[in-house]
Amino acid sequence: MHLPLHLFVSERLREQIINGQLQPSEQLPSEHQLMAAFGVSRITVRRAITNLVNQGLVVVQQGKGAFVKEQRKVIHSLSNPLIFYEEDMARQGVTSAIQTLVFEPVIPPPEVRSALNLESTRSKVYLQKKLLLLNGDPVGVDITYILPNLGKNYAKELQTQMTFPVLEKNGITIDRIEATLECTHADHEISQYLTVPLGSPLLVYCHTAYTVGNQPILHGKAVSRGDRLCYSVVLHRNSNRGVDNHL
Amino acid sequence: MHLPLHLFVSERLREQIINGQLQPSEQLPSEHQLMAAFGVSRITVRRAITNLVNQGLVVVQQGKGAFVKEQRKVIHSLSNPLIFYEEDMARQGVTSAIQTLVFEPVIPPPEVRSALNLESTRSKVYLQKKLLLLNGDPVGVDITYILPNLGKNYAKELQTQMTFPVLEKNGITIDRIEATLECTHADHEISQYLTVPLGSPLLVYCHTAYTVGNQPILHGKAVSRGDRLCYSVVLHRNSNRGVDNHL
DNA sequence: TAGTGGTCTAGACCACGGC
DNA sequence: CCGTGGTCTAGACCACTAC
Repeated sequence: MHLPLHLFVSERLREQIINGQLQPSEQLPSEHQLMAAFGVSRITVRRAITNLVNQGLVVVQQGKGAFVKEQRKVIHSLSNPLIFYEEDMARQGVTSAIQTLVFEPVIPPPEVRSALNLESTRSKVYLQKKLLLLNGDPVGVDITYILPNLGKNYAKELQTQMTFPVLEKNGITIDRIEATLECTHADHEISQYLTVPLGSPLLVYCHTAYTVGNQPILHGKAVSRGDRLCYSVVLHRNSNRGVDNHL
Repeated sequence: MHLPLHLFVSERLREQIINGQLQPSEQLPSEHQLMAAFGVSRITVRRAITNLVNQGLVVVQQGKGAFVKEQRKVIHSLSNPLIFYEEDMARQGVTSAIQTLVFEPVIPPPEVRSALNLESTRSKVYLQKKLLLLNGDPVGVDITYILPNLGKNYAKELQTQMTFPVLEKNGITIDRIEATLECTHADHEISQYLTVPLGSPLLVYCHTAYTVGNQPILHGKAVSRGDRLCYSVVLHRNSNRGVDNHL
């Protein structure tokens, strides 16, 4: 079984990256050099580099070269999303910031309306789109729909701070969060936002938060760079048992 | 700002897929037809198709053509991983099965040793590698390390059934699971196992299970096709509070 | 046998980064 | 200015699927 040439080349380079012959942030040989080294055409070299980019091992910068990618992820704990977010990030040596792109009342799409238990198709909620920055880089986009009275009352704080701490500080207790975690590919639009190649893996965290009265108060979706973020969670036997029936 | 031709072509096709002009599992025009339709070279057409494949919108089959991809994910609930797995799948209209590839005692790598609180560098644990099949398709690979006495006692059951139900049935109670969820790219090896293109997004679920005595009994990593699986979880305020200090 | 996609080539021109 | 990667072309040959 013969490997295609482009795979042969990319696997060879991959080995060198994995075993440390090529260090993180080190520059790969130029396309011209690789053509000579492997005796293949430029298209084949470029295909090999693309393979490595698709595997998240290499980043290329026009005019500069191709470089071995640094691999370091920030852990976002789902078990204490309420208050300690900034502290969590600081502990990991990362400065976090949010940048609000949109904050306005809107008529929500149907799936949001049902998640929030809204009866009327005309009731508005606050829509907030924000960019999550870690060490200054955009690593995620968050789209949250929040009940109108909350959005109005805490508008100022919500636009500059993380959502849960703001609610918490104002005495609004979140009792339960139902969430899903999945991954997708970056489309052209989001690949621009997050400065990643088209098709890069993204983590999608979709959540609905409830107060003690089982009243949903917000529903949101966070889309983050899969190469920069990771979620952690602690699951308990007792606490999870009773809830399954609601699903 | 002019889009590159390949992006122009792939975005045009993308619109047709999103708005339903091209239905799921429908065949795209052939490369030859697209060359004529857009007046571009074959390489550019192929680059456009690659863009769509990278975005998970299209699959290609040599000798047959390119087809709009079906999008349906199975939800794996983390809040009841203990007993109801098969039932969960059945409820979603999916038949699930596991296929054990490896089941043998080994000396675990250091990170597993520390996760399982093993003192000696010589103590062995059972290593199980298994393939997760949904409707017959391989969608995930699971690698689990389990304490030796458990592996030995329940060897037969463990090789044909899901891990947690087996332990549960034998009176071993899991009190707590610490887990992380992240995503990666398929490398060449795993892209063969899961029949996905190189670089496809994969979900990685990494977990350590503890009994009531705070004793870790198994540590595992499940790598699954991001286009076929999704995790759900319910987070509770009270139950999560006390645990944060352990992290 | 005809049609599809998969690999590979040589070569032209453009765009960006840095000297 | 040069070296880097980015886009695009025309064309050859191979491999798989179907009839």
